[in-house]
Amino acid sequence: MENTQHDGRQQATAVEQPAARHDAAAGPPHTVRRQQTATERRRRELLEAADRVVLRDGPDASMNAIAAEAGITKPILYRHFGDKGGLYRALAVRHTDALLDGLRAALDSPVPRRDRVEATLDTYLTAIEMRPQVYRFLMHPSDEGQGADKDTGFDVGRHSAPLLRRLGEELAQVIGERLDLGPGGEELARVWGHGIVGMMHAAGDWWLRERPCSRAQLVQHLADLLWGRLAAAGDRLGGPGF
Amino acid sequence: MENTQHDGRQQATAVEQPAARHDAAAGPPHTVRRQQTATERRRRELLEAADRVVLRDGPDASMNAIAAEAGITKPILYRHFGDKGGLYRALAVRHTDALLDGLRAALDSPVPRRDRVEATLDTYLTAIEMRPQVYRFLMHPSDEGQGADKDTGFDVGRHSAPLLRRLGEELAQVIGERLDLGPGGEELARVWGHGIVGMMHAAGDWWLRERPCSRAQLVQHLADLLWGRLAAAGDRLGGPGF
DNA sequence: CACTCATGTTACCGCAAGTAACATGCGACG
DNA sequence: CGTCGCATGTTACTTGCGGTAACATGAGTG
Repeated sequence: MENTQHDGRQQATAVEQPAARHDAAAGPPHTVRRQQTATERRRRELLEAADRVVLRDGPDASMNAIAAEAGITKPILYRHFGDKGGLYRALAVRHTDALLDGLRAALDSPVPRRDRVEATLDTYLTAIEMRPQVYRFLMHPSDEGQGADKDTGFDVGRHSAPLLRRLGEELAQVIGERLDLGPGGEELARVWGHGIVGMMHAAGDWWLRERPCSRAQLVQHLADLLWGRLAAAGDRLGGPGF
Repeated sequence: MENTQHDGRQQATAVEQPAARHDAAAGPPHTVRRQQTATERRRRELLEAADRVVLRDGPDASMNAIAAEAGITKPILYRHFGDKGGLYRALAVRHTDALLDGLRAALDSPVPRRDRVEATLDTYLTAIEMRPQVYRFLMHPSDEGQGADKDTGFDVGRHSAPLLRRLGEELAQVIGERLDLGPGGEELARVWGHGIVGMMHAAGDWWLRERPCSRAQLVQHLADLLWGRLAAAGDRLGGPGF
C-alpha cells in the first residue's frame, strides 16, 4: 500500500508504449521519429537480454542480473519498464503472442473437428515440451497486477493477463464462431474455452513432470475426455449404489 | 544455491513433524510427551495467526507481520517452520485438507454419476466463492519446492504439492476405482483426473473474477462439456471446410 | 543444584527492488 | 557557436524482507 505514486516524468516511455504511433501528425522534426524507433529497438534488445537471463536463471532472476546481461545497470531497466512487473509483463506478452500464433494455426486448420482439437492439444504440448523454461515462466508469474490500472484508462493490463485467460478467451471466440450452440451460446462458449484451456494446462503440467505416457497418447486421452467418454464409460463391478 | 545447510539442531521441530508419534515406547519421562503436545498446540496457534494475516494481507504477508500478529518475533516462526516456505506449506496443507474433505464427500455421494459430478463441481465453486482469499493463497503459491527432496526419501514434499496436483491425483483415484475403463485405464484415469481438475480450476478462476453467470449455470455448462456436448454440437452455417 | 528443553529477545547480515542525483553524447534551433 | 531537449548512462543510496547468531529466561527432572 501507500508509496505507489510515480511522478509521471519518465512514464512517457514506461507506459507500455501506446502502440498506435505509426505516422500521423506529419510536420514536426523527423528526428523525434528516428529517436523513437531507436528507443524501441533498444527496448527490444533489453527484452532479449532479459529473456536470456530468465530462461537461464529461472523466473527469480534479479534486475541486477538482467541489467548485467544487457551490459548496463538497473536504472535503465526501470526507465524502460517501470518496475519488475512491467518487464516481466513485456516478456510474457512476447512469448504468449508466439504461442498463440501457433495455436491459432492449429485451430484454423481445415480438418474435421476432432483432428483440429487434437492438433491444438498437440501444438500446445509440443510447445511446453520443447521449451519448459518459457512455460514455467509464463505459467507462474508470481501474481503481478490485480491492482489500480484505471488511470491509464483503456487496455493496459489486459495485455498482461496471465496467458491462461488470454488462451481461454481466444478459444472461446473460436468456439463461438464455429459452433452452433443455440441460445446462450456465447456464455457456453466462454465457459468451455476457459475450461478446455484449463484442462490442457493442468494435464500438460502434470504430464511434463511425470511423463507417464507419450504425447500422442495424452492427446488421445484428453480428446476422448472432451468427446464424452467419461459419461459413456461403464461402472465398475461391485461399486456402491451407482 | 550454496548456503542451504542447516545445522540440524532445531530441525527436530522444523522438519514438518513426523506425524507418526502417537504413543509408543512408553517408559521415558512423560514430561517430554506433555511438552510435545504443548509445542504442537503452540504450532497450531502460530498457524492460526499466520492464517489470519495471510487472509487479511494476501500471500505476500511478511514474516514480521505474521510474528506480530502472533504476538512474538520472527525467530520463533523460523524455529517452528524452518523457513517461509515451510510455514506456507503448512498453511496450504491445512486448507487443502479441508477442501479435499468437502470434495470427497461430494465425490462419494450415492447418486447418479452426472449428479455426483455436478455436486463436486458445485462444492469446489462454492468453496472458492465463499473464501476467495484462501483460494488465491492456495492457487498462487509463488513456486516453492521443485528441488532436491530425495534425501528424506519418502513423503516429505508430496504433502506440499500445490493443491492442483493433489486434487488431480485424488480425482484420478476415484475415477480409477469407480469406472471400468478397460486396458490402460489407470493411465486414462490419471489424465482425466488432472484434466478435469484443471478445467474446474481455470473455469472457476475466470468465473470468480468476471461473474458472467450463476454458479448453477456454470456447473451445468461444465458438466455438459464433460458429457461430450462439444463433440455433439452442430457446425455453424457458412463456416469453413468443416 | 545442574541439566534439558522450549520460549523468547535484540541485533545483525545479505540481498533485491526501487530511487535520487549527477554526467554524457547528439541532433535541433536561435 | 552556444544551449536546449532528450535519451542514455552512471554511482550511491534507501527501504524492506528473509534468515541467522547470540544471548536470556522459566519450568520440569535427575
